[in-house]
Amino acid sequence: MSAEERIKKEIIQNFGHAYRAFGLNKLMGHVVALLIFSPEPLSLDEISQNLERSKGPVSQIMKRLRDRNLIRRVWHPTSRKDFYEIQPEIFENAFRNNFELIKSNTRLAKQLKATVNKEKSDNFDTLKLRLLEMQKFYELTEKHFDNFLSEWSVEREKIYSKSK
Amino acid sequence: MSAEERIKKEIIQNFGHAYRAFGLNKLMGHVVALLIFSPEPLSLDEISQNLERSKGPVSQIMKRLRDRNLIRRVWHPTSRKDFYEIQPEIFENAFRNNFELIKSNTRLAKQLKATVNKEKSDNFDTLKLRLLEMQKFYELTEKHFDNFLSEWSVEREKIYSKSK
DNA sequence: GTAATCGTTTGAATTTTTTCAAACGTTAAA
DNA sequence: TTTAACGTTTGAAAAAATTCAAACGATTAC
Repeated sequence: MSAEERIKKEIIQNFGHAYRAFGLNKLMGHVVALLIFSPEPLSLDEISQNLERSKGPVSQIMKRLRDRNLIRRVWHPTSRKDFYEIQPEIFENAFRNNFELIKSNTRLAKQLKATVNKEKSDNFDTLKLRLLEMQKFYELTEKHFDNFLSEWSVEREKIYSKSK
Repeated sequence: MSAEERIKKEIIQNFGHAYRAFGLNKLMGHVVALLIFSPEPLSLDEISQNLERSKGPVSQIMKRLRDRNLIRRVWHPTSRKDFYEIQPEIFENAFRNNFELIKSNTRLAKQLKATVNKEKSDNFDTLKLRLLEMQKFYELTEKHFDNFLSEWSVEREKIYSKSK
């Protein structure tokens, strides 16, 4: 096996683990790594072949990746096949996906707090305070996420303008 | 079922889903919610009983939660049992756990970039740039995480000093 | 209009994760 | 020293997620 192939395999494996750690499907990570690695868009067949999976699950994974804005479809004028490539803003988009989870936690905390506050019972004192803390925590998180994203767009621009 | 119990059940379910979305065991979320809800520390038996699980899996989950600094053990002078309560800094600690994942991604990007840069081949141009982007992205993330955590400790102090 | 080439869907098979009950070991009481 | 009360470990059972091969439907080529 060539050095290239070794590195490629390693990256693919690593991405699989990383995706897994974040609660996503390992195969999603593999596909993302493969596409990051590839200078050209790849077809469904090429991807299945490369990762040694059948078309079925790969097709499903491609849908999930598209839903998350991590990849996108492109078309060759000469071919009837779909081709896929990485979304240029993949890291930012992955981050946004997690951001959505954070936001849903904020909403959850607020909603729970509202429900609990309606109750007369004193038993909820500990909980009320905790839910307030939770809400504040996630609100602060959201603020910093926003800051991060605007700073990142500047940073990213720098990387790619240099490389031209 | 009383209003209290209803709310409690709902919170427990919600936490289960949230934990799941982040790639953790649902039962971990349930235990955390139960302990957040509880004004008093709970024993292993009480937790198993409350969540209708046997001691075995709960014992294992408690270990995982302790490893992640989300709960802690306390002892009653009068009882031989272990009791558990939420770590006061649970949100911060959960955040730190994710932070560790981010850091491992930074390390991964750096390491991959180093490996790839050693290669003479031109085939890696796309990949090199991507890995640079990835490294920068995660470095910026780390910076903002740090900012967040220091700001949060101030914010949290405010919440709990007010409540006294 | 028919055949060929796609991507997607589906139900079954496999693999992995979760869960349990029982056995085990340890500590404290009797 | 024995017994009782714990928490943890373990191997098997149950549940859930992943994966596949085949069927399907839609679109393009002939």
